[in-house]
Amino acid sequence: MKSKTGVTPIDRPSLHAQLVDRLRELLLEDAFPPGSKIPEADLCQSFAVSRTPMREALKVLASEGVVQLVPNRGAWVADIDIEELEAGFPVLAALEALAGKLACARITDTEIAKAEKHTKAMAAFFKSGDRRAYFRENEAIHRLILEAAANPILSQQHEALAVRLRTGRFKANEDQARWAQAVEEHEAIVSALRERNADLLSKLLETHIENKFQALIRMVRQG
Amino acid sequence: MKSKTGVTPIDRPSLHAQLVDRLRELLLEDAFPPGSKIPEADLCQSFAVSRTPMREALKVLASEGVVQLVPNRGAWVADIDIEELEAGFPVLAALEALAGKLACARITDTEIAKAEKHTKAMAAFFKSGDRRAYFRENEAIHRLILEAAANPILSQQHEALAVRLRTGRFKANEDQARWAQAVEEHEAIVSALRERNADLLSKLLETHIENKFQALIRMVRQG
DNA sequence: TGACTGAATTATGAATTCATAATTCATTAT
DNA sequence: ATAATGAATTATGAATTCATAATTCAGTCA
Repeated sequence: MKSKTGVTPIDRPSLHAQLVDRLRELLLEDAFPPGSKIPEADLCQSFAVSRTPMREALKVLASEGVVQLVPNRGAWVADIDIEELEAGFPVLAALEALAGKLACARITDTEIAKAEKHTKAMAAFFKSGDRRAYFRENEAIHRLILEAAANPILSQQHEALAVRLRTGRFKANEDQARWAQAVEEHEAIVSALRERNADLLSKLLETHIENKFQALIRMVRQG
Repeated sequence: MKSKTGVTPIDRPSLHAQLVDRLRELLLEDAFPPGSKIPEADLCQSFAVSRTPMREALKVLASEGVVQLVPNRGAWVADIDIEELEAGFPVLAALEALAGKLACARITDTEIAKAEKHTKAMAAFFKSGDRRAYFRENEAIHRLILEAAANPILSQQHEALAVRLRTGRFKANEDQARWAQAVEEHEAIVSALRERNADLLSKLLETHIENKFQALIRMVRQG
């Protein structure tokens, strides 16, 4: 805390910044199906803003790869195909592996304890079959590792890519076998974290992502 | 070629897309020093556009991290500090390592021949002391590996990060010892590429980037 | 002389307007 | 009935306008 009073500046985000966040969430929730047109005018109405900030926001999202802008024909929800998944997952795996390596060097005992708590919760939600809750814990643990890595640029790149790959379509649909495997993998991950074994954790995270990708491909191929 | 006639659509990029590219180049060339204010009005004049596309472009560049937008106070050239370099380089190294691994699996003999040509040219420019020409060959070889990896998402993430880290300030300033070392490293890199030794190439690229970073830090610390 | 106040100026964020491009739809000709 | 044409409608890209926030600067007072 810098100032003596502890008073922080009033947060005054610009419209376009807020729109970027809200739109990204909307798109991740599949409010508009991938490949469909984004109804700019309707959105302006819904958010009660004019076209200027909305279009600024769409351009930022386009640079992130979440939407696609076709000149003179508007904005479309970027459609992820298998090729894009195939390209994206190795990159995601490399970033997570790096996060694991860095995290080992800096993670505190408190954070490790938290990771263990999340892992236990995951196992519990797996047993009770609560996919949504499991998914939340899963995200929490990966976020924890990213945060422990304490590398803002890594976090940012990871976030950008994860957002791009994680459309609702591919969200929480793993078959039972894969789900069980994922739980096991997480046990191993948290154990490597506890031992602060950077090389092992790095490797585990990489194969974890790789396996998730393989499972996803199977799902997509089957429909 | 899809159509029988071979006629391709007329390229009609929007103003903001062109501005993004031109501004990024300007900023990389240190047309405005890091940390300085970006004179929006002047730029509009220079490019003969109105504020709307210019501001759209600045917002895209802000999401890339090249400029910083302060609400109600305009756009500033993002200043890279040592912490950011420290955070960015491991990520860059991981991405290059992945690129090397993927490239080994797909690179053609023709591409390898090109890589060898670039490496020879680099050595020659090193001997003649032509830093600028050396730098170009260096970029060409790294680009070649990225392209051989044939992973558009990897290319995109790499590009975004490289742009962010490579301000003119840190551009072509290596001391003689580091320069000689870099030339050697490149010989090893192209040799691993020739043998399509994925693990070795991956490792070599990682340490190559790591060494470059160390040299940079030394330069910055000295001034 | 130097620090404070507040008016004038300038810059910024956002809405609106305008020109042009794309799309839709009715009309016509086959 | 169907395809082609062109007018009407709608959407998009970009410029302009407008309200508000920030900055500058002259004037005032200690």
